[in-house]
Amino acid sequence: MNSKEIRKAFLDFFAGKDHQIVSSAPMVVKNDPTLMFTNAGMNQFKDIFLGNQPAKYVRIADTQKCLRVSGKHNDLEEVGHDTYHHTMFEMLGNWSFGDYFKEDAINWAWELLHDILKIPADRMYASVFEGSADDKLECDDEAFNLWRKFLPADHIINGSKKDNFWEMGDTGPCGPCSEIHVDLRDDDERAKSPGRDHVNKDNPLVIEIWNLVFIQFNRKADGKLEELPDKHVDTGMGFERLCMVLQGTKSNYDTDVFQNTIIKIAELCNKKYGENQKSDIAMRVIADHLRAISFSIADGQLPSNNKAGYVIRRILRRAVRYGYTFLEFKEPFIWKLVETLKNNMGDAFPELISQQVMIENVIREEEESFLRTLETGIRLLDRSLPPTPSKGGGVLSGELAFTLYDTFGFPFDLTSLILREKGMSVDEAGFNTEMEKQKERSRNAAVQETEDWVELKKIEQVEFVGYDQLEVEVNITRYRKVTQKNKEFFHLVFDRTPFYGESGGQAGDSGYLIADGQRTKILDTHKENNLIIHFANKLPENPSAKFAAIVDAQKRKMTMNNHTATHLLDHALREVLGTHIEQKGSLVNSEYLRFDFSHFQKVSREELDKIQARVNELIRENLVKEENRAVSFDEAKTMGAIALFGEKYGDFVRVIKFGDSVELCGGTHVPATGQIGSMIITSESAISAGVRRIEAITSDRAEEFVKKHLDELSEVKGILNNTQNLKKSVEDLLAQNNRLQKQIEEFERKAASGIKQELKNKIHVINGINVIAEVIQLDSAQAVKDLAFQLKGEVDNLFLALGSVIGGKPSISVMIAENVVANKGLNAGTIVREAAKEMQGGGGGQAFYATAGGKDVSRLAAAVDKAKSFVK
RNA sequence: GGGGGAUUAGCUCAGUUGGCUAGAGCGUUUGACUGGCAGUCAAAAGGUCAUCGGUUCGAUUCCGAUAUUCUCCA
Repeated sequence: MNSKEIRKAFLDFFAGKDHQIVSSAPMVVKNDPTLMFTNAGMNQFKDIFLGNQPAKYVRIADTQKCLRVSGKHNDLEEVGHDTYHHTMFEMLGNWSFGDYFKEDAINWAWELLHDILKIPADRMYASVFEGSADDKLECDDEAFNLWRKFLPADHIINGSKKDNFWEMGDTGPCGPCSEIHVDLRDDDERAKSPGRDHVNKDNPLVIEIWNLVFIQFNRKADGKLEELPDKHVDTGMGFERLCMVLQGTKSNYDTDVFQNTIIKIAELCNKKYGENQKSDIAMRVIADHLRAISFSIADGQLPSNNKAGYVIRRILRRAVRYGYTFLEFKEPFIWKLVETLKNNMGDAFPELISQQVMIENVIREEEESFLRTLETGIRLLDRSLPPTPSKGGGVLSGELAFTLYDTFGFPFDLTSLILREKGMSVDEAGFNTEMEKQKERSRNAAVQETEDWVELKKIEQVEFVGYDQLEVEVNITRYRKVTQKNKEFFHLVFDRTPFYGESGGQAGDSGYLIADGQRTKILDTHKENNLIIHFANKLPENPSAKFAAIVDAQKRKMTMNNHTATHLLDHALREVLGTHIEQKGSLVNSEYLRFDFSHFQKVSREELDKIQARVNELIRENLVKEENRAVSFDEAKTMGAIALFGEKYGDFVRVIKFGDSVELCGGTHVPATGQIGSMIITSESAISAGVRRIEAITSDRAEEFVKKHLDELSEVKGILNNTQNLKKSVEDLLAQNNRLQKQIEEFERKAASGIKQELKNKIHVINGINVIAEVIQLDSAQAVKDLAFQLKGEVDNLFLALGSVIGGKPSISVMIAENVVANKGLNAGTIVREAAKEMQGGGGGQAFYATAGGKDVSRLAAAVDKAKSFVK
């Protein structure tokens, strides 16, 4: 079976067991502060497990794109070195939400693996939870007995809490789990030792392929377990591993999931896979990382310098690094592999097809930029090494290696590789110490203590009423205290709320609660999964009271103006630039709006003018908002809606329509576009390959902006006696200024040359040195300098000391011909410093030319005399 | 969110106890050589040293803030 058939077999099997097949959620997670990427199949159902949202179907199955870069078994730096770890992988899963439990889950797992996919029973092992004294839990006999129907007792293994008790986090839903392992070793190996001795022992050929989790408890912050009213099943089977088992290979990378890419890489670097351990690792790293990067970019997550974008950048750079070091790629190459990946996986994930060009461009740009970083790093490293390494090899300090890494992004392993080539080494322990310090700093800064929710009132789901109302009566349903950096504040959740929680690029609302005359300020509102969380710096005296919740209406109104303007801008962009425009990000708050979109060149001034004019036209048309809060996804598409990217959609979506602009959007909008007043584009810039950013302001801000500029203009006009043609007046003025400037220079030049002649006449010779020491009338440091250098060129054996008053302050310059410096041991720097003391100043410079300033103008002549006195 | 850097000519970058007439390479322009292309040589233009404030006789250089950007950690 090829991988496409395997995927299909899984989904078809569970569809046959009354499961609803749903599509994979985006790999990049929004609205969950604890998670940047989907790292398990259950992520998109988290709200159901947490009880924040009812389940739409009680049985679901899917394949989910996941990304893991850290965790107990998963360190990014290990990926590629073995044959079965990945950054991005597919997780096949089936779920029961309060429906079937252990029995069906185990029976079906067996049916699929053994009866349908024909994995031999003698190669399979199951593990069950052995119990835990800490948590007062017994062994999971139920699971054991279910497995006994299919497997002999010596193929069932008791697993510890570490392996067989699954927890979502420190707190939350959890329960025992049962893993299915497959022994893929050759028969002679299997004869030597039974497979059960290798389960969970990191043997690459005895692997876990499916984990069946039975969620039956909730872990509280104090560590205690509480039985859940509804029990759930959550399973996850590694797709790539399943392919390896069914295709009879010894490595995930030998399956058709990866081989096409690896063949392409081998072709590009002109090496064969399977001939050299180091280049094999590099090829695996690249084949793996290519998937992670491409899927992230397709999901709209571009590489950047923090958060999720930074993780993507790091993965990409790791791939480049391996290619650079072990496959001798010195030019961008990863982008060329996207085509192969698309051919391989585009069927199951069509976003790879529609986004191919985008993905290629972004990857190429990133590769180029990282190769530049490497070049800079190599230069810096070269410079910090001694020119000839001492015999027996020098050692580069860990601090220096860390600076290269931390500040300049130069990978540590490259540092040590380059040093090895030079017969040197690097202090790795020192490097690690520095790294620990850095981590410590970050941890301390990020530490946040979150207490348990205090639940006041049980509700099924929070109701958001802020589309229609800005003031409403609410109850607090739960609250918790959060402490960060010695500052404490509270998270409040209401039964219903007029406050918009930050999401979809729109900033959260602020405002206040009021009860019994007591006000509680709401500083900000965030959306966490399906909860709308209000941030307050104190808890109301009586949290159980009925509150009036009041949104800051002015701020909200400005935000709405900007949000609707964003839709109009999106629409205008498509009209003016073409329908290839796709949203890549958006920020809307009460101050301004920011819109990132795909477009492959700079938007010209003329195009911007057109776009802005079009938006303002739409504003003046006073288009009335047409809002539909429950449209099926398909219906919305036929309406021509633009799907805002990265949102997590239910089966029903909200559609916002202004004239021909139709978008899926959860944000708040003006009743009619006229309210926006006007929009002004304030900037257009590039944020990444193929992505441009437009920033704009609307309504009051736009008006202020125009007023400020008009005021400025009229002020300038006023200064120019209210000229009729401002542009010409300024041009004339500049031209005149230019002319005068030149005249002054000419004049100064003449004056200086006059002074120069005079000075030449005043030369007196002391011991063969031509000495000039005078106070002159020049008031520019530059002019004095020029004069001094000219005289040096024209008079041999010169000793020059010039006093002048510059900007009201006395200044002295000393110039000594180089040969005089050498022969007489004179130093202009020391002379000038001594001389400046006469006028309460100081100075310095080089041996042949130095300057000094002072405070006491009346002592200028004395200072010049002092300087002269050094000539003997 | 926290730490460390960077910002100097159109581009890539040098520039240390604070005073070096602020430089290099590439690019641009001009001239010479050649039958033309290309090239070689010569010369020139091009700088608010990111912005604002402070210390100082004097700041590209030191200090602080801001902006932009890179990088590492969370």
